[in-house]
Amino acid sequence: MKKKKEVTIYDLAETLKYSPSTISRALNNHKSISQKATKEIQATARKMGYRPNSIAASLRNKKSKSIGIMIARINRPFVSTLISGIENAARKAGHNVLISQSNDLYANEVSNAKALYDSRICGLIVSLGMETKSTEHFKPFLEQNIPIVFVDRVPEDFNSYRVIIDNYSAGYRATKHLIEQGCERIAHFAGAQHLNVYNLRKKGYVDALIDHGLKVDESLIIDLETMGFEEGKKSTKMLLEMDNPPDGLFSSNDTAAVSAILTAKEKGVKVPEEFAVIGFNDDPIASIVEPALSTVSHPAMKMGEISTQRILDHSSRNLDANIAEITMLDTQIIVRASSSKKRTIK
Amino acid sequence: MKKKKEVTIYDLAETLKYSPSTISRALNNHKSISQKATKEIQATARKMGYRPNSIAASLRNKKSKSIGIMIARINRPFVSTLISGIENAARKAGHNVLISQSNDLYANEVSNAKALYDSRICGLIVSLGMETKSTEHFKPFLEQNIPIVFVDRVPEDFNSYRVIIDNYSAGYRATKHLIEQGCERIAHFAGAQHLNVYNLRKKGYVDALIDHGLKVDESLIIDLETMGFEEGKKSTKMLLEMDNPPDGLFSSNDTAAVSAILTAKEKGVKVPEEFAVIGFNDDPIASIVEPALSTVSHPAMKMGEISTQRILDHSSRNLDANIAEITMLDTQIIVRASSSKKRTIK
DNA sequence: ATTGTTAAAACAATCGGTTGCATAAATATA
DNA sequence: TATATTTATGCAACCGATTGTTTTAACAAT
Repeated sequence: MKKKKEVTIYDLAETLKYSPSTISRALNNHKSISQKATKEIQATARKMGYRPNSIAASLRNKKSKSIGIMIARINRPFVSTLISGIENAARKAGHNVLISQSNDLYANEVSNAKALYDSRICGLIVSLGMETKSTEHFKPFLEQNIPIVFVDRVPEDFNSYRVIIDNYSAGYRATKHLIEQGCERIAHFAGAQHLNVYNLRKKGYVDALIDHGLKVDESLIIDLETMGFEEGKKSTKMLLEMDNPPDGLFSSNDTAAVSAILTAKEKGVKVPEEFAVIGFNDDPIASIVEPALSTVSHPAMKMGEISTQRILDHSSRNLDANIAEITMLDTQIIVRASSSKKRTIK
Repeated sequence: MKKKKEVTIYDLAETLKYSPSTISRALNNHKSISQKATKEIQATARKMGYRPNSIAASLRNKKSKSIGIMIARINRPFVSTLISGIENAARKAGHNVLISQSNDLYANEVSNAKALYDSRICGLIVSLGMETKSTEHFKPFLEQNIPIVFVDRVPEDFNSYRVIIDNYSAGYRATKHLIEQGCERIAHFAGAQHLNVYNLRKKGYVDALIDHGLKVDESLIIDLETMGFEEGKKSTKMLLEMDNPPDGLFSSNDTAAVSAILTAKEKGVKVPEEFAVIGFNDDPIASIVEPALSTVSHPAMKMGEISTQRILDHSSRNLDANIAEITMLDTQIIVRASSSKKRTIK
């Protein structure tokens, strides 16, 4: 219970007969301190087991070296990989990473924003939750010139950094791929339409159909609420039991796509011959399901790294958080067996 | 670029003609402040947009309300679910969560420990990396009476909180399950043996064989280094090409188990009839592979919540971090098709 | 010897809450 | 009315590092 006393710059000052300010500067390799003193001070600091108190520094600087993250749920492949990328980049730069999850509840998102704000984070990385429609709770950050980077699921009415993929193009290309495989009635599992990622993928899907002379049939477009397994199953059943069932499906995530494959197989519908499927995300389950799921891959890790970089740059270059800078990354259509009607896949 | 000035207790003090100490106490609902004053102060604080500066409080209290996490990699199903549990519980108690990943490198683990220590976290939750054999770097925490909770992958020579599952029993029961299904030559994918989780599962496996009168054949026990997909594939090939191949496999994780199933199928070996497989973790891929993988499930979310609780209790009850308190949780054998030689599964 | 110039280090205020102790005011007791 | 007791508030030090502004010392130039 007796705690070992921490060594502070004052202890060093007393031991070495220097003032605390000299100690502080020496430890930070400030040029106005002589070589000799700097060396001596750093050596003694090491010997005495000095550990800088970053909290004290943060108080004085009015800013901590912590990057906050707000996401809906940590335990999803895309999100945890994103965080992994953020953490790697942040740690390398000597920054901490604070995480908070909203569990897709708007109220949590608001209170988490408050908590992170109060922690004086130096930047915030956000991927919006399902419920989020307002962005009021992010304003205090901008008022303090704390940079916000929205990743993947971004708001449309909020001016700040964005790191995204081209969802429209990805949706277009995924659909086009199915068309090229010979599909003529392609269904679509769309997510909540107030979220950019889902409405853009849908737009891409619609435009691809139109551009290739296919009819857009509203009854084949299903706005799933959660994009979960059970929901996917139910909707797939519904689709396959139609009088004129679809021969292809573009699902806006892999979970629902995989559930569609399994459901189709259960019903004796052949994938991909009678029902070709392509998903989105390239989750681990995509490679495991049989037939393996074609999908669109995100550079999740990279998105995390870039987001972090935006924040670090912002701080070091003293930029204005109110300017918008958008980074759009490439996606890749990954063709596997679930959509390969024509060619055989490696 | 002009930042809005933050409201401090001094601003409130001036506005309300109270001393800063009264303001501070009122905001914390201290009993020695009158009802009237407390109400008035809190109302004005809200009106003026006061936001507490938790860094200042941390400095004074010599402790932040942050819980540190050290794990090898965030983007693994078990780990991200664990973190999710930690975050939920911590947030509910008004604490922040700081994460750090070592990417399974010991050097990173050491430097991350330093960084978290310097952030004055109020507690640390750790799941060890593959490379970690020494625990020196955790000592500074105990010297400051900062509680450490080891989860899942725990060291054997370090006295502190532990939240674990009964790996021995789980390994024993998983193996016993295969035996009950009629397997007589059961192989085992064991992980790095200096880690408790892997060596205990192996012990359970060995003892189950012995207790049921089966021979322990060392050539059927393979210590995989990374327990990854490719490694699992290679080892499965090797096993199935033996003169006297195994008819069952207990893999210490799901990744290698799934890879074994796929490899067996590729080679025309029937699962489970000729080769029954059981894994460990209940990752999402386990339910997707065909035949679906039997496995052992961890209460990952709960482990996170309990770990957090240990830390909160420690702080609030002012306990001694040097005492060991072990929480052992139940695991569950989940029987699916990959091991069901006899009975049919729901 | 005097002044100017530069380098090195010290001084002191500051960041924003927290808390033991002192003091003042209000109420109770004798 | 005087004193004891309780209740409410203020004072001031403190947490540990940072930094603009002196101050001191050393050396060079005149």
